[in-house]
Parts: sequence; C-alpha cells; structure tokens
Amino acid sequence: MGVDPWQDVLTELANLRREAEEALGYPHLDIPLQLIPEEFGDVGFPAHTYSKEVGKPPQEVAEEMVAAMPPRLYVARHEARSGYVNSFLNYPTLGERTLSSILDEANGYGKATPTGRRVIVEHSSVNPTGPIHVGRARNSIIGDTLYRLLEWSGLEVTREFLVNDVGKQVLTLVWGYENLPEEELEPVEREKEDYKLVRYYRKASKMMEDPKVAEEVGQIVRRFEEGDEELRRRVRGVCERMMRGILDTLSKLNVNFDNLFWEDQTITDGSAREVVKRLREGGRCQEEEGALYVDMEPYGITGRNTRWFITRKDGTTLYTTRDLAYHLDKFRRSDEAINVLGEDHRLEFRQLSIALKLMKVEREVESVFYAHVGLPEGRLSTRGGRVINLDDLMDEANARAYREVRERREDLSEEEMRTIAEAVGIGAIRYNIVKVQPEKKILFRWEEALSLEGQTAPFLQYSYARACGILRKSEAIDSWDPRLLENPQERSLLKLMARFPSVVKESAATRRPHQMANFAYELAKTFNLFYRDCPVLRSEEALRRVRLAVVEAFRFVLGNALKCLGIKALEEM
RNA sequence: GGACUCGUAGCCUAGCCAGGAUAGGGCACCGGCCUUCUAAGCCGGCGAUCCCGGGUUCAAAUCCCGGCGAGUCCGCCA
Repeated sequence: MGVDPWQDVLTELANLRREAEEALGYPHLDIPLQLIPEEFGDVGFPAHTYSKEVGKPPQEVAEEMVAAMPPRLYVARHEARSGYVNSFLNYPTLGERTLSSILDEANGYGKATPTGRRVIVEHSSVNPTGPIHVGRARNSIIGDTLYRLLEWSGLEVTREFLVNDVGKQVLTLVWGYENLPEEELEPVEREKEDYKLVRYYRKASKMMEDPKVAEEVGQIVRRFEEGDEELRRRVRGVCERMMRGILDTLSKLNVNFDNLFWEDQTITDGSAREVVKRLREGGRCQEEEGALYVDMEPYGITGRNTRWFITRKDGTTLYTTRDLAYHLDKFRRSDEAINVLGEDHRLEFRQLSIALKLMKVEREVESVFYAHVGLPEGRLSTRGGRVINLDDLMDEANARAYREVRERREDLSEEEMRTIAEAVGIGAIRYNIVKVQPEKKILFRWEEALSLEGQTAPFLQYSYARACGILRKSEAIDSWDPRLLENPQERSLLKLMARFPSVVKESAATRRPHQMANFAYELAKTFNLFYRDCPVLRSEEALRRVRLAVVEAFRFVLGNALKCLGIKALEEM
C-alpha cells in the first residue's frame, strides 16, 4: 500500500537537480517540476529563474545543468532546449516499477496507507420536506466523490447527513400530515414515501396564508422548542419516513451515509443552549428586545446588516446556533470536519467560523462550496414549478442508456441490458456533474446531462470494457519484458498510470474532485489510442505478454479511478 | 450600498491555488475509418481579442489594482 511511482520519479529528479545546483554553485530555487509536451520530453522545468542570479542566459544555464545531471534510475537523459531543462524517462524502469506495483496492489493501487485520521464529510443535508431535485444532486455527487477520494488518500471518513428536522418547514409538513385528509391531496407522483408526504407539505404551505393555520403551526413550533417529548416523537416519525425516500433516491445515485445527525438532538441534549451560554459569557453578545446577537462588523463582516442573531426574542435558538452546536459535536468525533455547501451558505459559514473563534474553539471547519444548478429558463424553484426531481433524471438517463444498449447488443439478456443501462445512466449523471469545478455555475440541460458520448462516464466505461474484452480472450501471464514497450501510446499510458496515486492525493488534498474526473478521462482516452495502435492478442509472444500486462494494469487503474468517482465499471457494454 | 464567486471558440469545459515552451478537451458542424482485441471508438478540418484596462515580472489565462458583465448572500428562515 502507498506505492507512488510518480512521486519517486519527481523525488529522483529533484535530487538530481539539487546536486547539479550544488556542483555548479547555483542557488536552490525549488522550481516546480512539470509535465511537458511529449515532443520535448517527459518532465522539465524552466531555467530562466536562475538567469539573473547567476548572470547567464537561460539556455546556457540549462546546458550547464544538463551537463551536471547524469542519468539515474527513472530518468534516462536530460536535454537543454530554449532555456528549459527537459528530462526523458527511463521507460523500462518506470514500466517495470509501475506495472509490477499495479499488478501487485491491484484494486488497492493508488490507495494510501491508512493514517487513522478521522474526517467527517457532511453533505446532502436538506430539509426533509420533499423529494430531492437535480440541484441538490450536485451537493451529493461532490460530497460523495470527496468522501471516496479522502478515503483513498488514507483517511478514516464518516459520511454524514444533517437532517434539518427543526423549524417551521418541517413542522408545517407535520401539521399537514396530521390535519389534512388524504382525499384532498393531489395524486401521488411516485410510489415513494417522500412523494407521498410532500403533498401534505405543499398543501399545508399554501394554507399558511390563512392566519388561523399559521397560528396553529406557530404553536407547534413553540411546543417543539419547549421540548414537548411526545410531539418530538411524532415529528421524528414523519421525518424518518421522508428520509427513507430521500436516502433511497441517493442510494440509487450510489451515494450512501454512515450517520444521520438529527438536528433536534442539539435541543434535547441542551448543546444549543450551551452554545448560547458560552457566547453570552464570552461577553460578545448584545441584546435587542430579548433576542441575542453578535455584531459581526468588528470581525470583518460588512453589508446591510452585520448582526448575527443566535436566539429569538422568546429565547428559542436559531438554525445557525444549532449548527454551531452540531459542529462542536463533530469536533469531538473527528480530527477534521468538512462540509459541502451551496454558495448561498458562504456568509453564514464565515459567521459560524467567527463564532467558533469567539468561543475560543481551536478547531477550524472547512467547506467546499458549489454554485447552484440553474435551468436555462431560470432558477430551480419549487414555487415557480421549475423543478426536476433527481428520480426523474435518473429514470430518463437509464431509459436512454437502455435504448443504446438494446440497439447494439441483441445478444444480451434483458437483465444484463438493465444492469448495463443503469450503470451507464447513473454514471453519466455523476460524471457530468463532477467533471466541472464546483465554483462554476451550471445550467441543467437534458441533452448535456444525458449525453453518452465524448467526455462522459460511458466513454470511461467503454474503455474499461474494451480492456476486459482483451483480457477475456487471453491467458494469465507470469512474466513480461518492459523493454519492449516502445510505442508512444504505451509510454503515455504508463506515465498516466504511474501518476494515479499522486492524482488521488492531490485531488483529495485540494478538495478538487473534478481533477480525478479529468484524469480518468485522459487515462481512458490514452487507452483508446493504445487500443488503436498496439495490437495485443495478435502480437508475437513476448510483445503480447507485456502488452497484456499493460492492459491488465490499465483495467485496475481505471477501475480504481471509477471507484473514486462512484461510477460502476462494466466488463462489457 | 457592501461582501463573495464566476467570465477561456457557436455552446460547455481543463489549465489559475504553487507564473514559463505554439492555451488542452468535449459538444455541434464538415470530411474520412468497421473482412483485424466492442465504431458508446479513432483520424482530419472548422473554430479563441483567455471579458476590458493598467501594474508586477526575463516571462501573465495564471499574481496585484481598477472597471464591466453574470450569479449568490447581507432574515429574531432553515
């Protein structure tokens, strides 16, 4: 576990450079080593930076450095070119190292040695008032991919869902559920708990315009916050049913959780009150008509209103106060706490961080923010009727994938076709979302979300299936000669496969899951070129063996990348 | 009014954090490749003032400042 061929290459090169710097009397500048266009070599760095320090033109510097850098294990030679020092890898060595590491570690290649460090990744948290829509899916997909990457990079990760079961919205649902006869509701859109229950919420929300209803719900809210145990149990019952529907949908997306945190816990266990107490005792609170707030202005928050309320005038706590209590709880259970939040929570998150500092909490919270998903015709909005349920999107994706499979594979059984279609459909949705940088706003377009060509999940799955096809028709190999790997496509592929563990680490450490998505595409694309240029089964014995090793290694690496992305690999399609 | 995020070909996007070689891809469009390991693939063509203006630097899509445009937020809601 923990093998990282690429890191070894970089370390070797950095050492070589350091030795050259010392031999030449150059300063140690630590210029980042970078992948370079293949026509120039494999890895390189600009020598321009030394120029001023040593008083020589870049090309001369590069030439001197190249002369002072001998070949070593992974690097065969160096070349000075237009002021850059370019290095060429020793492919037989890299090939040997990379292939044997992969075939040895197999499904574990790229996985770092466990550190025991505990991380909680909170994502997908919503009000349990109805089915989740495509906008929410971005949160879940980013969060789940992040979880996978962190786990692969050696952390012990808990996936957590904060159920906002406190507040007016949920209690409106409960009021509706307990007071409205089912006959008066609109028909159920889908035979699932969340769809059944949301009808009560919709109708009850509309009825809130009636002051009498509003007052009744208000009373429930107060009773709930006063700690009415019997009411709390009823609310929990409704929420649990709703959550079954929501979690079922997410599970189809391949998103699952280790823990649900029910927000009402912060009320029943007194931790929310404790937060208020600590903030008040810290002397940072002010009061207006009995409501407590912290003025955030001295801490860099600007805007129309810099007051951040932690209680209402009746003394009850607010969402952010309870969230604060929740975070303290997370701190007790972890070494790191990461949230995945929509960009509308940015300010609130800063306020929360400030509040933690005011409470003298040493720990930091961290968040990955994503821009909301919109529709070409405007914002996703329940009230505006512009909603696309995640279930509908998944159904449509699966149906479309099913048509494609059916068209090309008459030989498969119905069940096999269904299995492939689902992997393709769900994969397409996940990949389409995760491949773009979270901060970028995206517009939901059916054609795009359901596209099965180009940079999509099916493209990755297809390359995987092609590799499997070759391996199915071959025999097990015990030895191979990496010196035979001379084709440029073979070398590109080796280089990419060697980088995989580094990409896992990088993408997890910077919390940028889209980097893994893009890497997987590059890997699959390169395999397709290899597939075109390098016949495997038809090659003569020795070449056939080493190419089979490459194909098998590729299958493991892409398979592992897909696992990080939560996309199912397919033996055939 | 203030804060934050985004701005790369007709459309979408990588690269930006850690500045370096002719800015990578994908979709769409045009043309080509299935007696050879699955054509959900491959090749070629078309297409970019990297939003604008300054600055820093030997070097800026990348860093800094100022604009412009789009989005988000500034509730005793969650």
